[in-house]
Amino acid sequence: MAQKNKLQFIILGLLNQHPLTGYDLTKAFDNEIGEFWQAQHSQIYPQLKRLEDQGYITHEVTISGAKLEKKLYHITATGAQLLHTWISDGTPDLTATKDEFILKLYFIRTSRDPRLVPMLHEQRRLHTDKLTHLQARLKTVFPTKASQAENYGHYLILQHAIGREAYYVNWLQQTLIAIPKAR
Amino acid sequence: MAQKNKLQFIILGLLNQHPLTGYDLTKAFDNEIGEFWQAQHSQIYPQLKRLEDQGYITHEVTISGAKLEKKLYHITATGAQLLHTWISDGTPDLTATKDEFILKLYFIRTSRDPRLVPMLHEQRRLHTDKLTHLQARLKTVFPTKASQAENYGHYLILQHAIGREAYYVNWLQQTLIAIPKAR
DNA sequence: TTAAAACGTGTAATTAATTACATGTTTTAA
DNA sequence: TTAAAACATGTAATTAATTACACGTTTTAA
Repeated sequence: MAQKNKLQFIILGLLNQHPLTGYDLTKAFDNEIGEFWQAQHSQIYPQLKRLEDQGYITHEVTISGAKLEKKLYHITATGAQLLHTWISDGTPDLTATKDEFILKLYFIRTSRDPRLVPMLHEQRRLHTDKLTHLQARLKTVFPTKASQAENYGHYLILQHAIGREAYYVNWLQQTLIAIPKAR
Repeated sequence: MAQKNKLQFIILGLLNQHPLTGYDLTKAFDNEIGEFWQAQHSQIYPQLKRLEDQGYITHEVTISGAKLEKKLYHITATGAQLLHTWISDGTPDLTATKDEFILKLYFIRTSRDPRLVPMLHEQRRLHTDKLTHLQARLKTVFPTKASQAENYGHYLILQHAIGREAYYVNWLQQTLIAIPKAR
């Protein structure tokens, strides 16, 4: 496989909660799932067709207003089965994080390179902003213990993302401190 | 752009240090650069051709043994310029880490899901192994202060990766502790 | 001496993902 | 009442990336 087509499982996972239209799925990527995965509608509609061809989902057409057709997709029993299998199966491939900043850093040879400190400052700003954003999300999305228990996996990954960003900011900070002053 | 074609910059960055053949570049991805970026030779050879067409690199043919031709690529002045520009330019897009385990976790709704604890254990094992591997690399690749200063960027990213994995393992550990026992 | 491993360079097929193109309906707020 | 925003669904073109196909040379170790 060229990749692993995770989009199909995301779609199954979302449809496993509620029936949704292609448009609804697209919006899900603008909202919470978009925090850690991206997909465009031009990828979603063909994937829905493939999943339906394979029998993992079905759709019913509903009319909105006078004539606007909506296709409401439902997961099938075999679809739910496939989803369960995917989650249950091992996940042995640790994602190689293709971080462009890290890549650039690789080509910085000395601590006196004048590009280094500005780069670190920019990343510190960006990751601090991201951290602030994630902390705000945690407060709005999971304000109570009950809400955390209700959607435990999502709660865990938000927590994880916050910890990751906090580490990143801290590392940038420590690295900036460690760099010897220009001579 | 569909992506950002970072491979071209990696090639330029490596050629900026020494002239290399396509085969050498391929091997670089099996070695140290492969720790955080992947590319196959089937991607590298066409990219070399494109970079040469654009005037960023040139090659000279050398004969190895009786008749085996090697193309040794060199970076040009405009290529070095392009590399410098890429590094100097801002890196505002924080990589969305597409971590399959995190994605699966999103679809785990409750802390009583029987799949949760095994998943966390597997990830703890994998990330512990990765951490151990990275720590060993740090010791072999950068045994002395001098070696760290010589390739400062690379040293920083190895350090960063170790901290990241240490955080990941710690988070998995804390999460396993926090999960209520089955009833 | 000979076979395997490593060296060395390519192309083809397939899949994934992004951007752009394309079209029409319904709702909402000025 | 009307224009903009949101709803709704697709296809086409392009680029990136992986796997597979393809071929030949040189070195090394049994």
